[in-house]
Order: sequence, then C-alpha cells, then structure tokens
Amino acid sequence: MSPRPSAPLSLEFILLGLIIEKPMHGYDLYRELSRLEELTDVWRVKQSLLYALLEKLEAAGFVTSTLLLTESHLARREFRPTPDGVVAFQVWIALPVEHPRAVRQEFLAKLYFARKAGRLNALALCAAQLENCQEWLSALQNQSSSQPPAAFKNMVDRYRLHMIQATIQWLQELTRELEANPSNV
Amino acid sequence: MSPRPSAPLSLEFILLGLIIEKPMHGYDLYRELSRLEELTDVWRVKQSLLYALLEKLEAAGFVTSTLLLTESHLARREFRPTPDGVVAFQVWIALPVEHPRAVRQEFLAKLYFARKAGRLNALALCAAQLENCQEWLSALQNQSSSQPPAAFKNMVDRYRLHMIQATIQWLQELTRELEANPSNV
DNA sequence: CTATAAATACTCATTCATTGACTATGTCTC
DNA sequence: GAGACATAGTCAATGAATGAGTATTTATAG
Repeated sequence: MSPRPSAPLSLEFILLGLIIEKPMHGYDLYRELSRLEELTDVWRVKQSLLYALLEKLEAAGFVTSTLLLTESHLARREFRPTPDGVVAFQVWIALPVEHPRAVRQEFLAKLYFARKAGRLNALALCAAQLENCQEWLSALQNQSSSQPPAAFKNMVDRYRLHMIQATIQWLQELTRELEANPSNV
Repeated sequence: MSPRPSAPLSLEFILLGLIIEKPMHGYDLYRELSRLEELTDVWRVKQSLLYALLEKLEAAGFVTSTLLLTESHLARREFRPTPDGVVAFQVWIALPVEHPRAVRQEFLAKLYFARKAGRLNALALCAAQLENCQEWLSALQNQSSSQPPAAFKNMVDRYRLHMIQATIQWLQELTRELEANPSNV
C-alpha cells in the first residue's frame, strides 16, 4: 500500500526543452536527440525509455499529445508544451542543482538550454550554482572540523572537498568566458 | 523475451566484505551498516533492499546461507562467504573503478576495505586508480583536441577535465599520507 | 505481574525504471 | 515486385527499490 515513490523529473526536461523549441512526435525526438552530439554526450536514451518519459511528462501536465492521422503518413502522436510546461522549464533552467552528483548530467543539461536562451540566462545559472557550491563547501567544513587526520571519514571529506572546489573553479572559468563573449545580449 | 539485464555487482561487495569479516544474518548486517558511520556516510541501504542484495550475492555464488533454528532465538538465516566469494572480494578491493562517477561510492567503499586489509593494499588500490585516471585524462585530451573555444562540448570536456584532475590530486594526497603513516606493514 | 512498547528478524505486494524484441506500415531501390 | 530500410510506436518482462506488514522475543513501566 506504499510503493516505490517515483523520482522527480530531471532529465525529462531535456525532452521538454526540445518540444518547446519545436513540437514533435516521439520518433522525431529520438532522432533529434541522436543527432545532437552535444546532448548525447551528456545523456543517452533508448527509444522505448523515451516514450515512457514522454508519458511521465504528460502525466505531470507539462506536455499534451494529439494523434496525427494524415493519409500520407504513419500515425504519429505529436507532443506540444502546455503553459505549465513552459513555466516549469523556465524555472528548471534557472535553478541550480542541489547535489554535486547532479552536476554531471543535470546541470550540464540546464547549461545547454540556458545558453540557447541567451548568455544572461547561462550567467545567472552559473551564479546560482556557484552559490550552492559555496554552501556545500561550508556545510562540509563545519561538519568535518577536527577529525583524526588519517581517518577514513577525513579521506571521504577531502574527496568531496576536492570535487566541490574543482566544480567552483570550472564554474568561475565558465563565468569569465560568458562575460567576455558578447555573442548574445 | 529479453528483459532488463541485471547490473553487475558493485556496492553489494560491501555486504560481502562485512560477511567475510564475520558471518552474520541479515538483520545483524543491517545494524552493522547502520552503526558504521564511515560506511553509512558513503552508502545507505534500506532493510528490505539489503535482503534483496543478499539474494543477489547468493545467486552469484559468493555467499551461502543456512537457517539457524535455536530455541532461545528467532529463526535467522546466517550468511557465510564461499571460497569464490573470498576470491572475488580480494579482486574487488584490488581493482580500480572504470568510470569517474564510480569514484564517489564504489571507489570509496573499496578504499574502506583495502585500508582494513593493510596499508599496502590501500596503496596498491590508489596506484591502480591513478593509472586509470591518467588514461581517462589522455582519452579526453585526444578526443577533444581543437574545438571552438566557446562551444558547449568544450565546456563539458573542461568539466570532466577538472573532475579527473581533482581526483588525481586527491589520490596523490592519499598516497603520500599512506606512505608516511607506518600504521601497518 | 501484566500490558505494552521496543527490539529482533524477515517477508511481501506494489510500483518505478529500463530493456530488447516485436509489430506494422510506408518508401526506396534494384 | 521483392527485399531492404526507414518510420512510428508498443509490449512483456525483469530488475531495482520502497514502505508497510508479520511474527516472535525481550525490555519497561505502572
């Protein structure tokens, strides 16, 4: 009477982003995703999973679908964003991720779309993410104060420290570049 | 007629490691894991999942179980390592992980047990992992040669670069400390 | 001394996630 | 006009994971 709770939407927003750019049916989306190397480099989906994720987006109310029945084509189901979906997507590309492990795929996906929405969006995302990183850093430093130096816990903490600091450096690098490059607004 | 392939054993080796230290039944294991802060900091398992993972280990032939029926106790199923299991575990703590994302949990888990098996084991593991990191690094540098500087692909590659380099630095730090500290052999 | 709370030791149904294979129609090519 | 390929999507099956439930023993409080 209490099943596995379903994970919150995350990489599904990639599909939503593509649908917002241009309404499409599942197979088109699949080809788009396979074609866009920048995205496949960050996220790969099998065809059958893609359809399942589209259902998830539809269940969330972020897309609607209609069956297209033309004479010249196979039947296909076209997906369009809902107003809710558009808002949710804008929020998604504005909000930083809440855990270091989500930088690898989800933050990069956000960055991909934030850049397409203009340099300022990308800069805002990076700034917000930098703030989160700083918080992770101080939480780590508070918690791990004064431990035996050769303790395992200490090694784990220092791993996390290195990862967060590297992320911060990378984000600062990105920020500088985005500020320097006047390609958009 | 072709289902989801089951993932290879990875964090299940943590359970195997504890069972090798001392044969136990499921509930004991659960408490051990909850008690050992160093491990819970890296990996948490729900009770019901733990039993499922024990079945997986048994299916792999790495543990056997026997039902203990004493008068004074509730019935419990005790798990013991098989010879195969002991060998597989030794191999596991000697081999580095094959992807940066596996450092966060699996490598740390390996390190935890490698240290307990003696300083030299931990040093060997770190050395092997460093080699893998170097390979990741050169693969990345080969592949991403000469890209447009402000391209998304470039940002992704630089993220990966930062992560790998930070991992290398951390491993070198660890290595120096393990070499300095004469706590074991 | 007994009710009841807590610990012990698992089990289970259910749901989510993910996969490879399959179906079925249309189009191109030789 | 037959075979190959692209289009468009469906499906059954399995693995992964969860919260809740069961049942017995032990501690605790009134």
